[in-house]
Amino acid sequence: MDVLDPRRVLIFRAVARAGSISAAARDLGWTQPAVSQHLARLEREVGGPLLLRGPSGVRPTEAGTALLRRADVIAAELHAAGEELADLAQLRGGRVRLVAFPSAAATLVPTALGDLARERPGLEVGLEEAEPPEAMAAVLAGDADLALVFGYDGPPEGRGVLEWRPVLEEPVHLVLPAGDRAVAGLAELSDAEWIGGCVRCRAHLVACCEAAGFEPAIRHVTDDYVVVQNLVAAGLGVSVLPASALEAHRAPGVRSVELPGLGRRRVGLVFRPGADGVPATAAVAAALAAAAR
Amino acid sequence: MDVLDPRRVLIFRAVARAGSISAAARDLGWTQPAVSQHLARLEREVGGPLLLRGPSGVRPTEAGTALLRRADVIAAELHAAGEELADLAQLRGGRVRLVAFPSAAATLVPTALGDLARERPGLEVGLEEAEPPEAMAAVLAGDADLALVFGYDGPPEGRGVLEWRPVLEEPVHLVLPAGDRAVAGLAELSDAEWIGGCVRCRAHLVACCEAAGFEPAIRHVTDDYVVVQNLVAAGLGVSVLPASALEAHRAPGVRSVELPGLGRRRVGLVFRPGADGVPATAAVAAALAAAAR
DNA sequence: TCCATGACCCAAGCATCGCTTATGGGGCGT
DNA sequence: ACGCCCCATAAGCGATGCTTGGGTCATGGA
Repeated sequence: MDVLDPRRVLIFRAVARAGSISAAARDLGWTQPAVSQHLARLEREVGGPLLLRGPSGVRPTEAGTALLRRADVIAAELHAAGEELADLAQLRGGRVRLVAFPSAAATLVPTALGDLARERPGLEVGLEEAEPPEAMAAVLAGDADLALVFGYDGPPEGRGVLEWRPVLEEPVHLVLPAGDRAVAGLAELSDAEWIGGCVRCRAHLVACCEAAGFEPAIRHVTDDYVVVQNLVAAGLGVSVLPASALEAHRAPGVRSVELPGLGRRRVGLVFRPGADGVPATAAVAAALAAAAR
Repeated sequence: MDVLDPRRVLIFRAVARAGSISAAARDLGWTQPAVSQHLARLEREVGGPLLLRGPSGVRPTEAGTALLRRADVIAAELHAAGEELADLAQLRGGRVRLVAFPSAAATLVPTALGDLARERPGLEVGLEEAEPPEAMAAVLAGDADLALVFGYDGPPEGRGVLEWRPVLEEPVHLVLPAGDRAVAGLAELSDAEWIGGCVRCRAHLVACCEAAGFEPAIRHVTDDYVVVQNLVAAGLGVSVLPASALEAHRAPGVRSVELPGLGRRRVGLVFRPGADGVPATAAVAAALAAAAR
């Protein structure tokens, strides 16, 4: 005997509880011989009878009562698992670990999670802030389920295998003090002093300026878009910010202008392949996509 | 979805524990697609992925870890059930409730149970004394597994369905004071005073005497064969006793003679149909049969 | 760069498992 | 004595489920 077939154990339980093979067969929607055969086979594997057949039903032997106790546990556990999984599938429960870059965490994420909390009270979403590379690493390592990241030219190239789902694409604006003269092209600012953002943002700024024929003089560096705007308003330099950062906060004393030469920023989600099949993760992704438009 | 198929749950567990579908397939002695198909079907029933497939194996989702916990309980319970039933099948455990009539309980049963306790230390046998009708009723009611009973002409007729297994057949002896004259037939004792045993024994005595042409005068009644012999030795009457009662105890001052007219007593076991398939019960039955010869 | 390896999935074939139908025995009630 | 309700067995056939033989993708070494 290899090991007990759990299906037969449950069939045995149905018989023991129903009190007769025929009654169990009716309960199971089968015919009587089907149940009888399963039982006979189980008893052969076990090495002795589990039920004594009487004229009016069956009565468990000592082995039968022992097995019945175990079978009850198994059935209960199986039922509980079904409930638990149904809860997860129907979004009555579940936990999603979301990582997002700071400006998204300030704008897009709160509205999305607000909607979600209202519609799916059982769903827990844990938010952590991180820049795209760290965010993707967290997903890859299994420390997060979903990462909201951005890239300036196409999706951010990730080591390893992660799926990408675009959420939002936006222009990058030039940010100037409110009183400055009109600017038509990036080249006009070759002598300006610049305020740089995060590492990748600075790299993009440098690339755009080089395409326009100069190397920008970066004096100040901050990845906080409120600080950027305040520095610009104070006349300490010019900068670039994606449209959503300007929507989230607009300091008095700054002016923004969309320049094609600054390219566009693509925001999207990355996750482990197949994770979009997980209901909870899919729901969070959908809520973020909905909040983006 | 009806309910989770426990087999698939265990297959899922094998995969989660092995860390990859292929490894689980090797463990199970199957090919990889077989396991893959089971898993896919389980996930379809569950309504979402349980494992995220990566390039080097799988990693459980939230639903997967939830199911894994349940699956571990199920597997443990199944394994424990297997052990438990194997113990019962191989007589390392088990309990048998035996009912026996008094004179057997005094002779045959102790030797049988002694042998059994030596050979099968795990086997517990509970003994209770009862006259055949009560003993059979106990078996029928499920209060006992095995009854050692006797009948004077064939097996005792039992209401209900019980199986009969003969154990021993013995002559019934006439019991006389040691000094009495020789007796060749029952009819010579038509004027004697009689000592009667249990209800059924008295009925048998009366039937035998009637066949010999007289009705016995029963003066004393006891179902204790030691008391019977002492009364006979004291000259207070004559009696009949089965051979085994005389083997168990022989009072000085009594003489016994085998008379064909007294018939024979049949000792045997009764049990619920199929109960002889239960290893523990069969072992007790076998030990009793062995002790009888 | 290219191949070898190991993971997984998909499609198709076929054997086996397992359910059904059909039949028969046995006990119990009317 | 008949009918009903237990159960077991045998035979047949359909569906489940395992295998074989493809193919994709990512990783690691030559």
